[in-house]
Amino acid sequence: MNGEVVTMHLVEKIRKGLCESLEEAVKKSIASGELPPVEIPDFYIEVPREKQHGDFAVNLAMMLAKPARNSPRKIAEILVDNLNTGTIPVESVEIAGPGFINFYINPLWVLEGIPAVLTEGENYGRVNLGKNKKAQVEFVSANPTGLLHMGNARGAALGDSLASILDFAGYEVQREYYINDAGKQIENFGTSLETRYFQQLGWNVDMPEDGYHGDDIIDTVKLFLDKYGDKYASAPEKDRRDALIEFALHEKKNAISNALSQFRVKYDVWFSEQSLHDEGKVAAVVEQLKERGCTYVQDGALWFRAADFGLEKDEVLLRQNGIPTYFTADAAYHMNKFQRGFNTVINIWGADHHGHVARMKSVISALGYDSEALQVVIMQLVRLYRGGEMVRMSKRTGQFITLEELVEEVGTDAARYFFIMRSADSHLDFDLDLAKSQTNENPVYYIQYAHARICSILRQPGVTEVKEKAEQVDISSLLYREAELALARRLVDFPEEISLAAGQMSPHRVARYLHEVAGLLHSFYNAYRVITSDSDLSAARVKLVKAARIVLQNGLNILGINAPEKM
RNA sequence: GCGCCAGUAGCUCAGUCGGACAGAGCGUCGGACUACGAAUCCGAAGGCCGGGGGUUCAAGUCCUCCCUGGCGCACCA
Repeated sequence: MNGEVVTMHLVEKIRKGLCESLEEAVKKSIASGELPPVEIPDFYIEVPREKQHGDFAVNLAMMLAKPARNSPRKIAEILVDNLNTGTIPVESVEIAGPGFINFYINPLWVLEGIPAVLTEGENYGRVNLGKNKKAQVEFVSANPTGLLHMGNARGAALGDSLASILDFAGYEVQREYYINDAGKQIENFGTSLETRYFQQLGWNVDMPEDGYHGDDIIDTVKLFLDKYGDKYASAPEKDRRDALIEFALHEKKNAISNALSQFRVKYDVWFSEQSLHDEGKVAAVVEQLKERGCTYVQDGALWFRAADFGLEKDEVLLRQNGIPTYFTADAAYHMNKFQRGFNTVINIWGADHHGHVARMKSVISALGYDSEALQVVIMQLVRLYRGGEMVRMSKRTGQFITLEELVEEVGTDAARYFFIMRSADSHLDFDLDLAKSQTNENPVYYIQYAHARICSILRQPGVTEVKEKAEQVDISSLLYREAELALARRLVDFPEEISLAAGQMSPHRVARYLHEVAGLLHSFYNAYRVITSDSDLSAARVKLVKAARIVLQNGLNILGINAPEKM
């Protein structure tokens, strides 16, 4: 939970200051007649890729070119003449290229951000983008009829990290798992369990073609036999199946929950689909849609007029036999989410469900809610590689790696990093050998090593006195070398990186950012010693690496990856 | 056929509201350990951003038409 007071961070402060100064400059220029009366366009202040283009650059003059009917460079000159940057330590301003205004800030400015890192500690990086609005992230939600696979694992890593990012960004976040414990697949599950039950009792029965063929349910049935023996063999079919289903669902849910907790994923809520049916919520959503005139009957089924909401075709709500479809239950589920007061509802879905997004949004609109409040992150599928060969994942051939096996084989840290380092909408090639390898080919250790390295420095003999001294030294008079400032520069970006990752719902941004911070730390480390004979300098550098450690720690924590003190 | 995602260095991928000379990791080649951890660092080579057309001061990014790969288009979930 984010209960801390979040202050404005350095980069944000400078951006805001420059922005206001520029707006003032436009107003002054208009007042003096140098510019015609124009509205201030929606310009932005960017950090140039090239260092030689300054610390911040502004495209305002180019955007004014057309409305002010003048050349961008001329407008830039006028603006610069009328510019007063006030308290911001601007060293120089230049007009460059097609009309950019580039700002050069005193190179030591970044050091002003370091004390905040140290005092905020584990809260450094928190921002108030969410303004305590309630957000829910629903992810994995795999059928409780089997074990979790690589695709689910990707969803778990993405969903959990995204939830942590949103929490850091100032949302009140809840993690939820939707248990599909109702409907036809559960009936099918019951039949499959019954078949395995009979087989275990030595009867000659065949598994239905569309049954659950996985070996895991054989184990489940064996557990059932341990508990109840053959007492259900002669029971009425319904009783037998119900008993098997209830037992198996409970067992599977626990297995899934355990695997996820090994993967460091913990849910706030496990939501049962069946409960929606039991409590009449599914029937209620059908009634609401009827009342709103969004339904009609055809061929004995009840349809939702999805086409009225821009979709290609309508959707069945109640089948000919009167049983609601999955879509109807899901509509009820989403309505329930909004009724629970969430302002933002995020679902992490596999690419094979993307067709469901528009349907869900349409029914949300039909029910009178804002469909924009539903955000769906679609993740592309995972391809598994082992020994340079693609491993075809299929339950039938047994080429199926479960989340538990993945954790066992490559470990949670590496697995999570590999899932998070790519954007969700890119196919993921998961190289098991690479994830396992403890070499420099493996990017996970690069970041963890940076953290361990800092810890190692802070463990050095004599560092205690340096740390005490660090309370007093003024780093801005001691740190000025390129590698020092480059590291500090990136550290003060952390809050903004959190905002961006939250806004774009992109955990991979955090992974890449941390990799960069680790790189800057390593470069600094190789260029200069932290502990030197100069105690003031040592103290200042201890402060810098401590700040780096905080950023690495917080970032890794968000991604659910350990920050080891030794490796 | 229609829709969604992807196509960027040898490989795997970033690229913010359209901005300046297109970035990283790995791999390749050449260097750096008698002081804090070499799982590291420094340097080099490597590009028709899938292709054509368009929009504009400016396009990897926006529009359009193609090509390739993945995934959808059920009274399944």
